[in-house]
Amino acid sequence: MAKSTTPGNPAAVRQRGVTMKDVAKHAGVSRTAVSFVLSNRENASISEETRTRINHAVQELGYRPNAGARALASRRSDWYGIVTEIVTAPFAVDIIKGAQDQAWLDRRFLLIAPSDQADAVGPNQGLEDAATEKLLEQRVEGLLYAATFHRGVHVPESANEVPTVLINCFDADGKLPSIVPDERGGGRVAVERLLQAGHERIGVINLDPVIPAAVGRLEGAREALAVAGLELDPELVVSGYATADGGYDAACLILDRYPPKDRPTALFCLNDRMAMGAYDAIKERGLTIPGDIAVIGFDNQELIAAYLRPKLTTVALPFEKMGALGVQTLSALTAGQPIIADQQLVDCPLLERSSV
Amino acid sequence: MAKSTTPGNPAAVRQRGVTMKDVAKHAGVSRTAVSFVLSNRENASISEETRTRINHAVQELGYRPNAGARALASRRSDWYGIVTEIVTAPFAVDIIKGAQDQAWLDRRFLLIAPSDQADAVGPNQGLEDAATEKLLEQRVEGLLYAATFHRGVHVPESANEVPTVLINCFDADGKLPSIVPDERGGGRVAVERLLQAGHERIGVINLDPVIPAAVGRLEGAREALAVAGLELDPELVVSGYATADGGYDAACLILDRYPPKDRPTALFCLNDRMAMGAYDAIKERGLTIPGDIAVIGFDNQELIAAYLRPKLTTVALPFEKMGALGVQTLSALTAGQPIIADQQLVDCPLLERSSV
DNA sequence: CTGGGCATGTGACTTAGGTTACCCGCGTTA
DNA sequence: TAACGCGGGTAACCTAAGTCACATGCCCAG
Repeated sequence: MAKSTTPGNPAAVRQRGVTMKDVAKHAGVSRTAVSFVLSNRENASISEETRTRINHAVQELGYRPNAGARALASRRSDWYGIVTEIVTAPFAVDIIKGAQDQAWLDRRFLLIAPSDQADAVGPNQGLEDAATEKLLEQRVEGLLYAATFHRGVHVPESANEVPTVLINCFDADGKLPSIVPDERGGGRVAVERLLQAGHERIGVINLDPVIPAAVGRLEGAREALAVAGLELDPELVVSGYATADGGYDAACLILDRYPPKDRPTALFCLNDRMAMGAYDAIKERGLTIPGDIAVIGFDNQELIAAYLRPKLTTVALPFEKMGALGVQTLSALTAGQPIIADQQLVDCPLLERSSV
Repeated sequence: MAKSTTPGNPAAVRQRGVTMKDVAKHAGVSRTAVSFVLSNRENASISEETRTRINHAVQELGYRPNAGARALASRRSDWYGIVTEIVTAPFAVDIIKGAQDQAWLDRRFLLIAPSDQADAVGPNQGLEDAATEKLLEQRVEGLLYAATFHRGVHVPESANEVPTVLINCFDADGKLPSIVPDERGGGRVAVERLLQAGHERIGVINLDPVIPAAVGRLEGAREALAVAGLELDPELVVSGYATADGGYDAACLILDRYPPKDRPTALFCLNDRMAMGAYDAIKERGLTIPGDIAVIGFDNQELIAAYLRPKLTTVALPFEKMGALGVQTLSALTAGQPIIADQQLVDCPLLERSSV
């Protein structure tokens, strides 16, 4: 008697791996014919009858193509690799979602490799390199690099071997195409919204002033003010740590610096965490949002923005869209098509809630 | 003249794919020898000199093994697949992190497939099936299913073809091993902490009472009280929507129901979002945290817990650990080892911050 | 001087499937 | 009547590896 590890389990009866050979035998044709039918070759001439016989055999045997073997023989893996620190930082996980959805549409698989470093520059570049190396071993057809916050990065050299696109970051050496948020546009719409609500004296709670996000958003704010014939009062711009505490401290500074009549009537917080702190500072002083002070944030961190009371009006970072666009750009590159621009800006839309 | 797409780029000179054959030729040995050296076979007898010659050739040619071909020939893919809605719900992204880190340690690759459904039960099971199918085509050696919240799920049939482990969920049919948080233990430590701080009259802001999280956490709370000779007052348990607003409403109810002296001195919120709402209700009434009312949460949603003011003491869901344990369990299963238990409970540790 | 053993490798076969060149029989056409 | 085309299909080779049985060559013992 033959041994059976799982008697009575029909899945165990079916051999470990049903191959094309088995299907061919079952259908009484050559393996080549099966291959032609399954890969739906246009110039192959197989009669309708044989075709259905083969398809039946596929069904009956529960044949499942072996993606690895297929990739080997066809020299196309249908895989893209994405290297990201996002796995460690849930903040921008939407990039992955966007990329994966788009990849799924393009019938491609996304291989996600973790990069444990916040910064790809510097001596400890080993980890990205390992991730990139691993991905190339899998013969990915293209590479994506995604960062948790908008900045310049250095990408391992071996990335040059396949088409590569950067998401939410840009190549410090200026060679690779990238997808980044339109920070300036975001800053503009935020301040436009405040102006539209009648606020002319606007305090800004700024991030570290050198990072691209701060530079762009502030520039946008200035543009919006300029259109209204106003200028940004440098005294009303306070930088702080990019945390709730930082926002609290900065808000206190701004709010306490002036007598009530000179006090700004709106705060533009350059991220939602700082807005969270600003809320506390405002409430502590017995002021209401948006009655006494309107607040607008940036980033649209769902957990914060949607749950603050009142809900925070903020500008969203288009992570999902950037992810999708990254894959689209990569598809174009791997297909040999020219890409539109080296750096693509993606809109940061205003999310109207209740704090303005 | 030969055309060159990227003239002057040394990477372009190197042929598209360096294979073992090239390495062998370069080193003046057979392909077999190269294979033996690279796969570090113990029983292979290759002289030290040949070995270094081969390694040199590998370096010089920049040889990179083709993972697909290797998998095909060796019949081992070194891949695990994970099906998860997490890509769409950043909440529990740490499961992926834990799993991926562990997979990396085990020298395995994690293939992440998206499942767009909140619930694997029901007629629309197509998506998980597609994801599972795709993963099996890649010949993953094992499957993981991860859910965003602790619950029972149905897994597609084909998952039975390879070892499978469920993370943060359990098999509604009771056949597959699973890794879930020890909700009861978490509820216990939360209430123990409150008791230790001298609180005896504790309000509970409950979730939907039928979900496993609510059942377990409440049970744990009762246990802790019982040890102290106390009982849970049913009047002090209020269920609400699992949002900040729900928490606010529930907290208002509890706080306003009693005169100040009978009012509970502590609130156990069964998730952090509700705790966020409770904070507002408490502050609105001019009460202080933790002075007048202590608050303890559950879930440790970083963005909330670490940024609330005062920072929220809460019980953490051990996502990362569950992910790692899932992979460990899968490794054991694929190696044919017996597993410890069908359902493994993972501790939910208390995270001491400033709200108690 | 012959055979056994050991150290070093190697040819040939496998894995699962893609691809090309060609075969066979039959009807058309120059 | 030979050549050609065409529908229908197949043998044989290719992809990039792993693996096993066997082939050298050399030393030493019998």
